[in-house]
Amino acid sequence: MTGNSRFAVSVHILAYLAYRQGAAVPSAEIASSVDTNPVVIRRLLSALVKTRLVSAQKGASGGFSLATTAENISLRDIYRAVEPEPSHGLAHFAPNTKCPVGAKIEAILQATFVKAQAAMEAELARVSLADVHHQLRAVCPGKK
Amino acid sequence: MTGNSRFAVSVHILAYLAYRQGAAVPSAEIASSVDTNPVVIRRLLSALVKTRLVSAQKGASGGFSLATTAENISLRDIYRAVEPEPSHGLAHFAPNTKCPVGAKIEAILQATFVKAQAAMEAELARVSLADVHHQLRAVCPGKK
DNA sequence: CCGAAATGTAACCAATATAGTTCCATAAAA
DNA sequence: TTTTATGGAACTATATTGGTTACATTTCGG
Repeated sequence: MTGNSRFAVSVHILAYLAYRQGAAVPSAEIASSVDTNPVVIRRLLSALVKTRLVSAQKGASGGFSLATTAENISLRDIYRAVEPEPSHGLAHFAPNTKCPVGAKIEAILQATFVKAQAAMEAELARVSLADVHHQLRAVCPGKK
Repeated sequence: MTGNSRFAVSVHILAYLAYRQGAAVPSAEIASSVDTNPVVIRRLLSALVKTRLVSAQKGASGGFSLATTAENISLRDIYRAVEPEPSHGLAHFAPNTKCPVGAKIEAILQATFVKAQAAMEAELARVSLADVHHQLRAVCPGKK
């Protein structure tokens, strides 16, 4: 169970909401598509609602729907909504500051990691949920 | 203890070897700089030796040293040597293939993740161990 | 040639994260 | 008022990571 699948599942969730065209979709239906437990879905949706990518409607005939158009949502938005702050492996990294190398390596690494992370996120920013949606439609065009 | 620090520690290890200028450095000395157990260091060095970034010498007065110049080692080389194959969170991701969305989302995500990963590694490729070494020397120039 | 010092691994433990699950309070539509 | 849904707490199982001990093997140095 290594590496988290939060981001992958979250993209799946939003792609599903786009596919359902604004209907109020209950978490159980999404969970069926993702093949997991509705609570897992709601946990992720909680973060997506907080960042205003999704709106939630409680009560009977309630559910979730996109809060904006698929064009306005990038994969980077989704990534940032559901991924914890990247530690770059520095969380567990506490070198001996009495050693000249240990004293300064952390700051040097930090700067490099931030740049590498930014490059990755820039690539995610280039892909919108609409792009994902279009690729889905290209594969199964007959669906509602 | 989340997120692994293998990469950060490995860069530290190689920076330390560069700092020690070709001497045979025992794992215990490196462990002192990183402030961890020598076995942890040897585990990482095992991968670095296998990828020919480092050479090992057994026996008394043995130790580890760079197998090539610091200019010839990029942070991406180190990253690839010690990080497992990136799963992009797809390891745990097995959607319902009977759903039109679930059936195709995985392939779409995979392509995007590969591009994002490549962008990150390209950034790492731009930094050499020599760059790290020079930054260290700039901070503490008087050291051996 | 013998002992000290080192690598190379296996085995195990503790801490942590993730995903899955059960349960229940709350809210809202029908 | 009943049904259906979100929201969230609490618990469990599993995997990974880093740390640790232990030990076999190798090799230098006296």
